[in-house]
Amino acid sequence: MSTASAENPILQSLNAAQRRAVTSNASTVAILAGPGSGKTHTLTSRVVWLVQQTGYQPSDIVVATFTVKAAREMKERIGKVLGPESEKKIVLGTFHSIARRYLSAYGKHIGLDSKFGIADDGDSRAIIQRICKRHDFNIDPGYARSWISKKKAKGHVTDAPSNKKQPENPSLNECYREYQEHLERSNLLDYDDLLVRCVELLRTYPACVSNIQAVLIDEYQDTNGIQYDLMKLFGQARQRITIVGDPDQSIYGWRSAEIRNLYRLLRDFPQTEEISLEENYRSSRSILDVSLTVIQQDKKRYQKVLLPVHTKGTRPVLRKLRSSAAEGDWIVSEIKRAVTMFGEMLKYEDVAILLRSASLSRHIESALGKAGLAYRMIGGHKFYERKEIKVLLDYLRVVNQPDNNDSVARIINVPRRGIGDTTVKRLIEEAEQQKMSLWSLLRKHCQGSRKATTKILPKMEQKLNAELIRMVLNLQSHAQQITENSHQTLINFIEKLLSQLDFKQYLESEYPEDHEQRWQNVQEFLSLANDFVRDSANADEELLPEIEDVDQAKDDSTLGRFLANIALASDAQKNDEGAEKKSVITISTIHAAKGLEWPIVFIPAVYAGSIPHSRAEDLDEERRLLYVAMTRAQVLLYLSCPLYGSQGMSGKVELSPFVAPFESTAFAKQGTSFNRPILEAAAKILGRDLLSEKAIFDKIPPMFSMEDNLFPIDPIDARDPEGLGDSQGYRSKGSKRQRVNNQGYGSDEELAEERQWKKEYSTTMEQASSFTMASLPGFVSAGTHQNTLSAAAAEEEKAAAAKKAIKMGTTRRKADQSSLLGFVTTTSSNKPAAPMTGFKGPDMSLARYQLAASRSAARLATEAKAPELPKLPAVDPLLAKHKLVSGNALNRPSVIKQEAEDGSSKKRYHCFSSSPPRPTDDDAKAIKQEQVTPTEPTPVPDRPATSFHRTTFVSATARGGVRRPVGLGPPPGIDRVRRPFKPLTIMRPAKQ
DNA sequence: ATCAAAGCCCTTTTT
DNA sequence: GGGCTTTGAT
Repeated sequence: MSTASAENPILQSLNAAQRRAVTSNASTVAILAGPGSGKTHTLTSRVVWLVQQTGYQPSDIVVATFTVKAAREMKERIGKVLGPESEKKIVLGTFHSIARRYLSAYGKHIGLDSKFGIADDGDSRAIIQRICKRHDFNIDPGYARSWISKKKAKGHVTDAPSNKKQPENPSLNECYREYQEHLERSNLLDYDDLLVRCVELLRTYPACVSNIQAVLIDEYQDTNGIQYDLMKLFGQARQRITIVGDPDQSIYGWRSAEIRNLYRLLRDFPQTEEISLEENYRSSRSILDVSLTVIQQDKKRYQKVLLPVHTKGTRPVLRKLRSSAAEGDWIVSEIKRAVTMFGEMLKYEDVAILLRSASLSRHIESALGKAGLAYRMIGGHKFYERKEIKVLLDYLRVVNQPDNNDSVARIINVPRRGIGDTTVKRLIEEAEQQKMSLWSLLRKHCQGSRKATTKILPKMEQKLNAELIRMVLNLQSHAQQITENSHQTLINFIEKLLSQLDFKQYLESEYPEDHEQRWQNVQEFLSLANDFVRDSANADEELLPEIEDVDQAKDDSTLGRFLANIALASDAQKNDEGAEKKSVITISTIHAAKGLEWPIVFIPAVYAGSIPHSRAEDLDEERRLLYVAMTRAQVLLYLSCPLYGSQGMSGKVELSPFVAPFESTAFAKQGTSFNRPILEAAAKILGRDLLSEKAIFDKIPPMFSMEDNLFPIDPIDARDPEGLGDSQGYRSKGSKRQRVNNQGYGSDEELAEERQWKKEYSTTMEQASSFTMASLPGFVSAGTHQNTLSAAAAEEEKAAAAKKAIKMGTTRRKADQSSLLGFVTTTSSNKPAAPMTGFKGPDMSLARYQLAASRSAARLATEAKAPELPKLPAVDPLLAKHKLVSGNALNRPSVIKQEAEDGSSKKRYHCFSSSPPRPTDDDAKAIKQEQVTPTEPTPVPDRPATSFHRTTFVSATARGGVRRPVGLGPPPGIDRVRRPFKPLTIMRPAKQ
């Protein structure tokens, strides 16, 4: 076996530690792995290994992940190696979706109606709110909700001597009870219930998991108590469990994730083999170093080794801007600068902007909108939460489950039927008082069999209700005919709903402003439904394996599964196969970015109150959050911070305490100069090809500012020390630029676009790109030069000491030492971790570069006469003309790279990368289209659903870039109470 | 008394 | 966008 395994192609893409993890024969394996160490790759490979080498049936393996995205990705990766048949059979998904599958198949064993629906957040909140109001409980409904959730998520914790403390408001318990009762009456499970009930199922009826050979858990540090129980129960037959996690990336404590679960695992399974993955293949060394200095401020964390395999790269930047608006503009300018200066090596899709909270996106979105750059938003407001979509969903839910009071309540008056809020509220109260559903109350009332005590104005209402009721009944009978074998019916069904509601017209009258956009969203919804039908038809992923003597229910309706799928998918995900990939910038919350990577990462709003968030309870978790965000970056990392709130917000913004101590030592004050060595280093890290200097240079537009010099480095200036002056102060007004001929940009069309782009450029960056020395290509202002030089000198000085300090900051131990105890260092090295060493100053190639640049500038200057151009939406000519040099879109580090050259098969294991998809061939058209008309409709049937947020995008541009002048300035007070730390010292329990 | 629209506040993170 | 209150219309 060992010889066979040595040749196994799976293993070739693994380093020693990863290989040990993949091939371990131990029944319980705990893999501890820092960011970028190939966690998911390792877990995926282990699944493959278990199937191919150990001979487990795919259907006997359970893989649980934390997010939908991670599940999807892992599925894809496994499918690539094992083939679609096995991919389908493996029970793989988020904890919640797996639990849902088991409950719908076996729920009857615990007395659960298998047609249960899922109560989403809004439902839960509405129910609890009503309960609180009804009883005049003196509780904040939000608090009650999270209290209940926490209670459920805890699971069967046996370690704590759980003293029956009841210091809480007793009404909480009452609220809990009633809430639960209500859910039950409506046959709903909330998110936590899915897990709770599944635990109950697996406990009372272990037979349904008697086939399970192996259980694998991703992102283990984010599991909570109930998920731990679930994990054990899934594995109860053979107790073969593999977990992968990183305590430093635990960012879901607020959702009751317990780092302690790691400890629990070791206690419950003393034979666990521990393996740590220590090489980081993702990021440049300086990014890693800075990230470590941040995370090492937490003296109580598990210390662990993280070895960079890449070169130093460029120093991360911490940039201060005057306002958040300036911050957005600066980000745009840096994105353009990087994309341009890297030639064609980096594209917009290589850029991510990561935010602590989704609401911070406003300024970013408007800056991008102003610049005409397309983006997509992950996290934050969701597609399914848009009003027009939510209404449709509620209709579907009512058809599927008429007893869902909340859904009924939301649709009663939605095409206006003259029934106001107060009436609806009364009706729902009456129904709940009578312990009957709102729906049956309405039906009875309309049939006249039982008069509602709430008065409903006789004529209008009764008639309209009959209309509503008849429609729903009609749809219900239609819904029953929806089956798997006829693809179209779900679509037809929704279309029928749309026409019966006269939905298009409804939107037109209700939203005269943006009904087109909303109708567009409806079309997208249809296309999502289409995707769902297609996917579930050819991959019956829902089906659990048949187990002898165990029967499962299969009466799951298509509609029901569709709705469940939506409830469990945090957002509409694009599901395009082979469709043109779009080169767009990604904006994401940090939480949603976990597990992903991008060559360029921006982290705006790094101020106290944003991160750490002013309402955060656990400061360490906030720090870990920043760490997670920083470690997403591969080559360029930018943090930034606005110094003033945009609306006379009192006071200055404080830089986040997580970075303030190293502000000057660890970070560069402004974006790097992209000289040749820097570009080459980046190319090496990414494993991509770099254009020649000349090729890059030839494409740099005239007047392009090659340095990060369009915004003051220190935005506090003497004239306006408070920064309260004009919000546009960073721009010089009305400086007219001279224009330059467009040389060689092909067709007229492209020419036009090029102009637009140029024009746009001048709006964003007018200040310094007017004719000043500083901005002329080829000239470096004295100040800049001075900065570079002195920085370089300082670096040099520090370098030696830094090196040493880094060495000491990490625990010394052999790379393949496996004990978890290795993570517990005895002490915290008291000195703030090592200062970073950045790139060493200017060198010959920079000089050459600059010489070339200045020559060209001179040439251009003589040609410069063209008049100012009209203002139009922008497109980047580089992108429009884009051609990828080679097909090398794979960007795994060189370590893994060699063996894939066998060329025989397209299955290259090293493409197990979590970076966003990247077009592999020239796709200029698609890109262009995306840039120019991001909102352009495409015919429904073919168009893959995307999560591109059209509405947001459009509103950002349509109103001249600013949606609302809301400042993202600092929230008022930052009064955080330090919560007691979790006992982080991990000690292996003494073996009995 | 009820409904509807308009103006005001606030907005952590996600299954 | 949602929740809240105020104001005007029915």
